[in-house]
Amino acid sequence: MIILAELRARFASAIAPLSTEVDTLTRLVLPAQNAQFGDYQANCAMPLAKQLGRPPREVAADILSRLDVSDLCEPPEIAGPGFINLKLRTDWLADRLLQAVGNDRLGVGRVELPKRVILDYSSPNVAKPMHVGHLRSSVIGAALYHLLKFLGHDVVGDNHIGDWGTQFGMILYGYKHFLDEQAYRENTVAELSRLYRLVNQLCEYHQTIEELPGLEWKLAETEQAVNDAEAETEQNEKESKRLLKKLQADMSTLRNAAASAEAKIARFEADPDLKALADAHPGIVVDSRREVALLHTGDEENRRLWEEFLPACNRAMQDVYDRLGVEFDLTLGESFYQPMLAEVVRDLIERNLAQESQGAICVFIPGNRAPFIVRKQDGAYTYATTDLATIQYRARNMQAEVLLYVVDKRQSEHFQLLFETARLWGFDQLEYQHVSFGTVMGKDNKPYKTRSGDIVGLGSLLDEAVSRARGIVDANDDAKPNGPELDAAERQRIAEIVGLGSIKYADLHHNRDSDYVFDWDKMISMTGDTAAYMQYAYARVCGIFRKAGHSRQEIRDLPGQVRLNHPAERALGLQLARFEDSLRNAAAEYRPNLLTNYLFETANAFSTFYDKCPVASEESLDLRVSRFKLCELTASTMELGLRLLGIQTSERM
RNA sequence: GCACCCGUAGCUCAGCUGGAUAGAGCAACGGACUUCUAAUCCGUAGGUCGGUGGUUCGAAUCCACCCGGGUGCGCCA
Repeated sequence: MIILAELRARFASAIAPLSTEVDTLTRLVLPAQNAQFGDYQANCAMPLAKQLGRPPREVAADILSRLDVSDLCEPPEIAGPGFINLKLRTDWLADRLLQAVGNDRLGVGRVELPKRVILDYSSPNVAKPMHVGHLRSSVIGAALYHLLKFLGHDVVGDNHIGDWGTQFGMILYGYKHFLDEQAYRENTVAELSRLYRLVNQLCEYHQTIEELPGLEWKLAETEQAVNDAEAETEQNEKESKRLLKKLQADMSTLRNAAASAEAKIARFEADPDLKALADAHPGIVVDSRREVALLHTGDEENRRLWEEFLPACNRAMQDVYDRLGVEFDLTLGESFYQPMLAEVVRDLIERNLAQESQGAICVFIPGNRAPFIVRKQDGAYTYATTDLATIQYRARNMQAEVLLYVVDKRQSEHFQLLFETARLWGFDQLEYQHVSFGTVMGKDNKPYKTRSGDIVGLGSLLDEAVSRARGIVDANDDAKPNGPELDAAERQRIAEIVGLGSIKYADLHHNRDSDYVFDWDKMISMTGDTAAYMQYAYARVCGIFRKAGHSRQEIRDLPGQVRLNHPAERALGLQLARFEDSLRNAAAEYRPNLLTNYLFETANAFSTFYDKCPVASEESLDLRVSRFKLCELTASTMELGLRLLGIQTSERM
């Protein structure tokens, strides 16, 4: 049921005779900010009054005289400077809730205009270990996938994996020089991953050594500049102070960079075996790059190895997805688009969109200084080229209407250029959206890493979540008034659900654009706004049914009405009735946190209800049935809402 | 130098296209388990929404400037 849209429609016809900007005005019909003002409020009388040059309260009265909401609302009231406060009729609300109980979509409709949406999420680099960043893209992407699909869109989930990039150069180099054959036979992926890390480490070492002198030179230069500027600061106050500050900031950045480069080198050289390897492979950076180039130009050996590596890598990736419950309809990686790249560049040139610049082929977008490079000097294509080919493919072969990219916000400039180029290229009928998200930070407010500075692997992250959740499940079950109810296997099953749910919920409940601090203690906590809280609310509802000896289906089928006399009942009922509004809001802006907020409020409303209103022990049959039905709708709403977020529930906890 | 983002309670964060007294969770304090799981509930305290100006009936929200923090601008993806 869509309450908001219904109210807006009613207001639209009331406002139409007074203004031409009906849409803008009806959008000012909103859920009440404060329960004391009712359930909904319309703020449209004030701006309309300005347009008409009449007193706002008089305009409000005018709107009310044309407004017909008597079937769903109590008589509206005008308050303050011209707010119109609306309170839903409790009998209307109760009737709607009764219809939602037992409806398999809980009364949620489908969108009027379904769109073909290609949702691009997760997109890890094959053969590189997955980390928290991939978690965000996967979790947010999966949530949007379920949500949009549930609302009736035609959604295709596509994992645009990086299976053609630089990391394969490193792996190929590693395979040719450092392979442990036995390890490769026993656990291919682990060995490839070791090779990647090893070569990457060696490359970074050489690169750091190479960069350090330049860094130090630049630092010395900046230090000198700071000294000079300090001497001059007294004259010419404002401008030179600004300059000085800037220089000091630069200096501090350079100092940190130089220090961390030195530390990196020292750490590396502390390991004599690594140092020996590095000395034995001085050209490793260039040589790894050549291995990729060979792969790209069709070298037989490298192509064969690539084909040998890939299945194992994909299987390892799939294990993580299975565990997370993340699914895709397609996995079309970068390699899939390789055959199309030459044609893409040729076409861009033919249409005068791309031109040569310093040997590279670039698209220059007016208003953007940075060129969008589609072919490098050395003739290699870039991810820009691949992304354009992907858009072309999705538009032509997949009938895409909406393209969503769930990708780190640091790539926003890339997407801006990409979308602009695609539009100029002729794909201007599509809707493009970079569904960006912020960085996962550690407690030190820097990107989340282990203490030694390594990226945290996804597998160990999930293991830790489950083991922490197990502690909570054990503690709770042990503390039950009538003794423990769960055996070890059941506890473990619940710990998986709570642990994985917690990690996903923590991610989803932040505004996706914000960076957020990864904090185990908050995520898997006994209290507060966590997955566990919602899962617990769900388990408590199920407990009521179980103890009363009713199945969910029996409760749906019970003859009877929904009553909302107690404030806690009405608050819960209103909250449940807003489910579809919340789904639509979340989908409209691709913001799962709007749905987590809703579910938290729902769990909250239920917990209050649970505290104040006996269900199974309620003496009045009429009331007991009503409360059973409210409980059933709560359970279904929580279950479905969480499921759309990719979070599971358990009937017992 | 260019571009983008952020600054809200002690901490972590919400705040939808400008709306009434700025909200949650944690932490603090005080209450509530003989009654459906206290992973809960009820209450108290805590904020010049970074600063200054402007736009207007009305600004955390829009605009300008300033202060402070971050990120991107590598022919890496």
